[in-house]
Amino acid sequence: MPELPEVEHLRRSLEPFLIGRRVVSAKLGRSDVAESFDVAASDRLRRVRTTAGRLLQGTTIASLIRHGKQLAILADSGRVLVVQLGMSGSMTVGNAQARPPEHTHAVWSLGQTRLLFTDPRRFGGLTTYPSVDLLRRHRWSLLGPDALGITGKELTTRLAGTSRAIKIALLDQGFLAGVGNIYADEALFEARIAPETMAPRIPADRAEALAAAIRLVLGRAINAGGSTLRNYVDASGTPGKAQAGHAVYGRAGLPCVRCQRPLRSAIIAQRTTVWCQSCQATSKRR
DNA sequence: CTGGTCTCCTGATCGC
DNA sequence: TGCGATCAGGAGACCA
Repeated sequence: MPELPEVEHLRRSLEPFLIGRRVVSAKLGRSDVAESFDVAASDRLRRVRTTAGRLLQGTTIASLIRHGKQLAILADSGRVLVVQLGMSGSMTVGNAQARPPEHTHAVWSLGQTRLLFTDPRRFGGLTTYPSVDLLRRHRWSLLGPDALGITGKELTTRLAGTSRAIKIALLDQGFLAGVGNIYADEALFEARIAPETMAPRIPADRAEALAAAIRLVLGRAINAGGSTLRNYVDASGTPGKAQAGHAVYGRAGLPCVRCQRPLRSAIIAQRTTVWCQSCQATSKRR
C-alpha cells in the first residue's frame, strides 16, 4: 500500500477535482467495504448502515485532510468520509462515460467528473462519521503523531516509552502514523540506525537524526509523486517516481549506495527488511 | 506490554 | 502455455 507520501500526494492531486464540487450521487458496490458510525448516547459511537447520504451524497466537498495513511474527505454538511487504501486501494477521477475498472467498489458522481474507489485486495475501505470531531476523538486519537511533522523531541520521548526494536515501533501506527515498510527501511538507512536496534537504546542525538530522516525521506517521496511498486496511482491515474530513489528497499544483495557492501535482508515484524550492516549501527540489548 | 503467527484478498512473478 | 509456490506499500485478531 500506499504509505504517507502516496496518500499525501493523492490528497493533493484530488483537491482540484473535488473542492467545492457537489456530490450528485454516491453508490456503493458492495456493502462490506464501508462502515458507518453515528452518535449514540453518552458520546459513544454505534455502527449504522452505510447510506448514500453518509457517503456524502447531496453535500459539497469542503476539504481533504490526512493523518498518517488515512485520508478524510470533509463535506460542508460536516459529514466525513475516511478512505483507507490498504495494500491495493486507489481513488481516481475519470469521466462519467468510461467503464469503471474491475474491483471498483464505490462511485461518486460530481457532475461531469466521477470519483472511483477501487481496491482489488479489499484490505482498504471506507468509513463515515457524522463529524471531524468524532473522527478525531474516536479514531485518529488512537494513532501516533503524523510522521511528516515528527520532531526530534517528540520521537525521543516516544522511543523511551516503548521496549521494542525500532523497525517494529516505526511500523506501529499507534506509535507513529504514516510510516510503512518502505519508508521505515529508508529512514533507518538515512539515519544510520539498524532495524533491530532496541528503541530505548537510541540516544537523543540519534533520535533527532531519525526524526529528521523520516521527514526528509517522506518529503522527498511526496515530491516525487509517491512510490509505485505495483498499483499505486494518484487522482489522475499517474504512477509515482519515488521508487527510483530508494536506497535500500527492494535492493537486498545489491551494493550499499554509501559503502558498496551488499545489503542484508531479513524478516522483521513479518516484513522484508533491508539494511546495510556496516553503515547502520546496532545495539540489540534492552 | 511484547512479539510471533495467522488472516483477510487478488494479482504479478518466478521456477519448473 | 500451464501450474503451483511465493510475495506484495496494511493491519487487526489471537496466542503465549
